[in-house]
Amino acid sequence: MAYVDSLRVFARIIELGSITSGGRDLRMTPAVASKRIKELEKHLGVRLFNRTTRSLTPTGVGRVFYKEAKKVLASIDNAENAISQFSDTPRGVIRITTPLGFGRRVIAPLVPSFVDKFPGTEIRMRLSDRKVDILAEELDMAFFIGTPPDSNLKLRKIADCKRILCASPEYLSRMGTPSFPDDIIDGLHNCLLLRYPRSPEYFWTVKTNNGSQKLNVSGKYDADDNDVLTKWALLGHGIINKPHFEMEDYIKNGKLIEVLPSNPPIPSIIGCLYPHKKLQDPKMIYFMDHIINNCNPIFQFKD
Amino acid sequence: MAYVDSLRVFARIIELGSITSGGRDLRMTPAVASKRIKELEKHLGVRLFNRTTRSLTPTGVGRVFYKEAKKVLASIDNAENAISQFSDTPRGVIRITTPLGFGRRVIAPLVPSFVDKFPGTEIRMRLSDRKVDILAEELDMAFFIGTPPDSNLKLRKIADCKRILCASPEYLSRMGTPSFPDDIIDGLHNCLLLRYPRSPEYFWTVKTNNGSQKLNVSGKYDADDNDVLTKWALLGHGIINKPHFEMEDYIKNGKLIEVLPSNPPIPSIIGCLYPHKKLQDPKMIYFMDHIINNCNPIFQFKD
DNA sequence: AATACTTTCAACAATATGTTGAAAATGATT
DNA sequence: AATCATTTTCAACATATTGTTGAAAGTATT
Repeated sequence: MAYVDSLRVFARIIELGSITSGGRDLRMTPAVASKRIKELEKHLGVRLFNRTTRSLTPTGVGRVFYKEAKKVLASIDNAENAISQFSDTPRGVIRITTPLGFGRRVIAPLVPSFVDKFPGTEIRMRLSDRKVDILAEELDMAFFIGTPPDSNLKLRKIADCKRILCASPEYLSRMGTPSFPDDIIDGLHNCLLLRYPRSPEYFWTVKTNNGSQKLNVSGKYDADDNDVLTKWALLGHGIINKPHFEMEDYIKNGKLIEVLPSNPPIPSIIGCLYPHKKLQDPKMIYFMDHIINNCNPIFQFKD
Repeated sequence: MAYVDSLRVFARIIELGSITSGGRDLRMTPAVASKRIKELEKHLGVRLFNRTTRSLTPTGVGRVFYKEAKKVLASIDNAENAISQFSDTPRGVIRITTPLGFGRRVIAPLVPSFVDKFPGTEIRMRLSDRKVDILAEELDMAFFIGTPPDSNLKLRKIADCKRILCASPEYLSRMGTPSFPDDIIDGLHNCLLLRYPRSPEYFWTVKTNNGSQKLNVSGKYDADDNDVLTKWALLGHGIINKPHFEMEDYIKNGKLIEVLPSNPPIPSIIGCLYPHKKLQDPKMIYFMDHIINNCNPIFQFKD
């Protein structure tokens, strides 16, 4: 019996609330997922779900078994991870999360070559500009751009990331081109900010002749998706503060113009966070190495 | 993939030291056990054993994975036990150990009817007169006759067990029939004792007019198997101190004669030991109930 | 060198698993 | 109330996996 598989679907079904979607998440047809649950129920001799065709709720036993099943699955993961530390080649699935722009432009292009190089591996990417809790979401590593959040995770720095303030020519001619940092604070310009629940208070820090200066910027709208901000900027709605490598093309073809070129934002750090205990797992190291060794041509700016 | 099965054989193979015996222990042919290990190794991408046809030693990884595999298996047991507490009918395998005579005469006859009554169950009996560590050997319950060993196990008393001293007529006519308790101490008679490594110092306690008396008995040979003792007694080699129900037939047909009938040994307790945490598991309660409710006709003496 | 035992293999048989399309059920919508 | 869109489940079939058997190969022990 594919007992472990059954436990996996079972857990997923509880988490996603339906047999169909739980099954889909593990790439099995509803029929199979359904059969798996029936097998499990038969094996255990109890009913795990109360189900109608339109609703599915776990029974009391189901809820208890879910907790236990998660422990079983965790201990299996554990066992297999213990193994992969012995093997010198990386193996297993790597679940990563990255910011949208960075993920799309830097990580995603490097994924296929990694999996090709190490056939025992699989990558699951989750792209999001929101802060994700990699422990709660059972991820292996989180890439980030910005200031490293302090947490009990291990950090590996990948590169410094030059940032740039920019806006569309149309916006600048309409609203005026700022000459000094102070020209964009206190709502004088519409600064497009990334914001999500519990995002830190926002200010931009720019270089000046005598060090750096914190700018209290604000804008009339925000979003939790960097691509939305970029679109807004391109449409002439405001100023954005973005990694240089993402804006490069727009600057070159004149869609966007650098703002305050003598006062660029201080660079942020591109890095990767992961739980301590995964440090010995070769897949982790190999994947980070792969990213670090191959992302330079994409940044090509190394200041 | 029968992943869990693979883990089980793997663990058993490590414990028993060979693929053949590990497989046999789980009722699979050597060919299957071998295939299972190969699957596991392929799945994990590491070699678990160094093997020649005549010797099998786990690799370093193998030893590590063994520890992890045991944890996985334990968590599976845990999960399933959590379930069986919800089910009102007993389910699962019950691993018991009993003394030889008691097991053969009392427990064994009641096993088939139990399994018939509760089709979800299986019984694994281990018969031995030696002291067994039920936690180390991963057993569910241990029946015993005698004084309850003090341990951190829970005890359920099943019955008092009348004991009897007896010897063959031939022995008694040759060596003389003792009239008083003092006649059998200090090596005056060959008392056949059950002894095994770390068995307690031995004495027999008999009833007297004014309470009880400890008798310092000894014999020229002993064994760790009660049936051997019985055979010796039948062949006229000495006096034994045994549960009444086991000797009944021999007394009736004259093969053995009760010794010191007015000073019988104090009764010992028949009971059952089990780990606390298994208390809620219905299979445990049901099995003990079944034994207790059905063993009386076998004892039929209830004094 | 012969023996006895263990592991492994190949070929086959028996089981189990996954797929597909359709049916049944139900909550939402008209 | 009737229809609709979903979801679960079923039956029949194709596919894959697992178990069996008997034989072969290898190796400590005698």
